[in-house]
Amino acid sequence: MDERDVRLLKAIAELGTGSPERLHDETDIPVSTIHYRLSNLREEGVITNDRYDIDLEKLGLGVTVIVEVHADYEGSYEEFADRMLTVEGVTNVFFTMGETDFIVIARLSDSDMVERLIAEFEELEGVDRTDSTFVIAVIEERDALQSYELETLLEELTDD
Amino acid sequence: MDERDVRLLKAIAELGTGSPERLHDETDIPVSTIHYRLSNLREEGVITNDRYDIDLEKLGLGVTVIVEVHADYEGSYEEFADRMLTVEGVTNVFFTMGETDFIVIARLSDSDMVERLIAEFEELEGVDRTDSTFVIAVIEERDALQSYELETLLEELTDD
DNA sequence: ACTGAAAGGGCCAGAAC
DNA sequence: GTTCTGGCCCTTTCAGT
Repeated sequence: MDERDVRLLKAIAELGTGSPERLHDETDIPVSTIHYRLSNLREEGVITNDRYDIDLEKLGLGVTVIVEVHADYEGSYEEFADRMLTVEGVTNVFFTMGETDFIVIARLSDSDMVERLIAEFEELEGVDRTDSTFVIAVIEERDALQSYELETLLEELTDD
Repeated sequence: MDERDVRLLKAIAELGTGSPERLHDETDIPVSTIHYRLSNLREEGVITNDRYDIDLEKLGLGVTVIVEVHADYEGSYEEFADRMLTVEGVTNVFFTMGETDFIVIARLSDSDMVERLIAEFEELEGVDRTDSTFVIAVIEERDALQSYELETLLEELTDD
């Protein structure tokens, strides 16, 4: 995993495409080299399928933390949530009913980054209290559509 | 959204590819029709990019629930987690430190399905207690790579 | 390991049903 | 709305660096 690999994977995430040509426009890496690199990343198992899903463990972002955020903020919850999104590593932000106000999921590289993340959260304006849960093992992460039987999907989603 | 659309989207999720030819093998829908359908789904905003990411709201799975599962099970946590994965709608299962044993995220179509989901969980062998949190708004769901600046990624992931 | 150039194949418009 | 077909362009390959 060197600079070019990282630039490529980042470009794929940002552009939402794996098209060698478009990636070339973004990164200035020659098209055939892009193909060569992606092919290697596939063999290493970093890229897992044609949709360019990433194995975060192999990439080096295998640490997952779930943070409950209790907040008391001015303005809308969207504005406040946007501020939380500036914290690097945060992938999901849910605005929830019940005791907690937000539930946040973050992907990090190591324990040092966990500390950094919590510190950044505590410093955010409007954050009252955070309650962090360390994830020992990510059992599964799959698409919503994968989690259903075809029959159930047909019942629930089709409007005849 | 009719049966063919659902079959297509399901096939994309299962195969991990958007290749019209492979989708034809799986669904028996003619290649050109697949192209026609996918093109429409893109315009409707159901498919959001070249990587076939799905807008769950537009698809009809816009309800998100987070379930904390307290468990007392025989055997390994993997075995127990696999049983939870049989519940339709469950997309993420995290095995966690601290008070709760598992944190589960599920995507559902409506409130009726939330009831059904909770009921199914309570009936699972080894489940002690569940604590469900209803998500009012999903603020953001993004790739881990998107959540980082390129510079940070280069620092954290490259092994020179 | 990287690249440029050539070739093969899937993708996409258009017309027809 | 669906299907078929041909031309085109992107992807992929591979030999050479």
